[in-house]
Amino acid sequence: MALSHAIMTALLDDDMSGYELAKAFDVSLGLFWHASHQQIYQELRKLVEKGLLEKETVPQQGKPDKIVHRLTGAGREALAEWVWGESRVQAGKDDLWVKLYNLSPDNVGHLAAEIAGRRDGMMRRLYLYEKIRRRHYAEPEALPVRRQGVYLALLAGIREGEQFLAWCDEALALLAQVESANPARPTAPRP
Amino acid sequence: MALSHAIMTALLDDDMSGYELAKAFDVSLGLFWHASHQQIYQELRKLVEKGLLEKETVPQQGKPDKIVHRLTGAGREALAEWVWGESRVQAGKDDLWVKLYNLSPDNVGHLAAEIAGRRDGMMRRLYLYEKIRRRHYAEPEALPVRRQGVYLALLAGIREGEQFLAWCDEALALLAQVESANPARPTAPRP
DNA sequence: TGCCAATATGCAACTTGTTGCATAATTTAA
DNA sequence: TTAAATTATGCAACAAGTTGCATATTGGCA
Repeated sequence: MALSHAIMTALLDDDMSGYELAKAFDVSLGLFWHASHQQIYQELRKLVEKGLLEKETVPQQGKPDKIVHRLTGAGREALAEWVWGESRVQAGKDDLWVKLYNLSPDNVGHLAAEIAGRRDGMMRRLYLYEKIRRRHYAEPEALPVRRQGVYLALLAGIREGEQFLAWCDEALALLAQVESANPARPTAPRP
Repeated sequence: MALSHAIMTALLDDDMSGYELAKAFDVSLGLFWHASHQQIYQELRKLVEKGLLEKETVPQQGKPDKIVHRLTGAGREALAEWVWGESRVQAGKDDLWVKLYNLSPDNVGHLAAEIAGRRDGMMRRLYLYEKIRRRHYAEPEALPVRRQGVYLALLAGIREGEQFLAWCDEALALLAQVESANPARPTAPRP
């Protein structure tokens, strides 16, 4: 399982609490590997049990205490070792592709709307990516080695997003044609 | 859950046994939604229980009997209805991105090799996609509506694959630079 | 003062997906 | 003729991931 390794990776630079990890995941590694806070808390517990992390309760003012987790030497070693293993790709699962297999004059409008929505969401994500890129990765070749790896992941996200936008436009064009050529039968329009 | 809907979608045109579904998944919908044969058998049982599929044992010569599954009217309705619901995207989970966050002079060679391997695999997949495209989707606008949807999914796969190849090349170029600029410390080379 | 939001952690039940094994018939190759 | 591969289905145990809830502290707003 790699969630544990994603968490350890996130802890390479900064010690964090579960709550902070969950937040960080939303804007960094989490763009490539999503996890809910429940999953993160469970995983943190297991990692502490295995001695790969150690935890420390840190009192805060104006907020409840937090439990900060730090990579141990064993954790760092295990992570470095893991990199050498075989990667597993878990293809993304997206209803949209399955739905497209069900395209019909009835639902072409709905599917076009869904794709338009996706396009919108991807625009926002790309905007975030570009902001990060400009701020932190303007000159990738001048970065320390590890940061160059992060840059490559970011670049993959950007490229994939741009490609997706282009596909959305193509798809919407074709669906518009389909729609005008095949008027939906007048069934009750769905909510 | 959408595996059930992926299965029903695969059964739109042809009645199939679990074994045949597992095979079909490897070369069609399964490129967008992978499932092991165990999952498929379990899901088929549930769908039959719900009355969305019906099964029939078909004796064969030279082979064991097979249990063919067919969409019922209720199944078709449920599927058409599902298309109108909200889509869930489950982002792909790929160790590679997490590993890139761990790039170091030690492992840059290993990661470059992994990326080269991925590039290779994607080439093969694109070759398959293109074969399908030429054979069945040469003139997309002349196809029946539902097939145009399938075409759009295929197109997304092709575009994504081409983008990935380009990224691999960029990444390999940058990693080669990193490697020559930062010779790995002479630790024992891994298997 | 009472309510909501943010911070912070966690349990319990459930669904989904994986791994490893078991079974059984028939064809093909050594 | 024995062994291996293919076709075909399935169980059981486990790991991973989701959903819904529970709890507690503090700050800000009305």
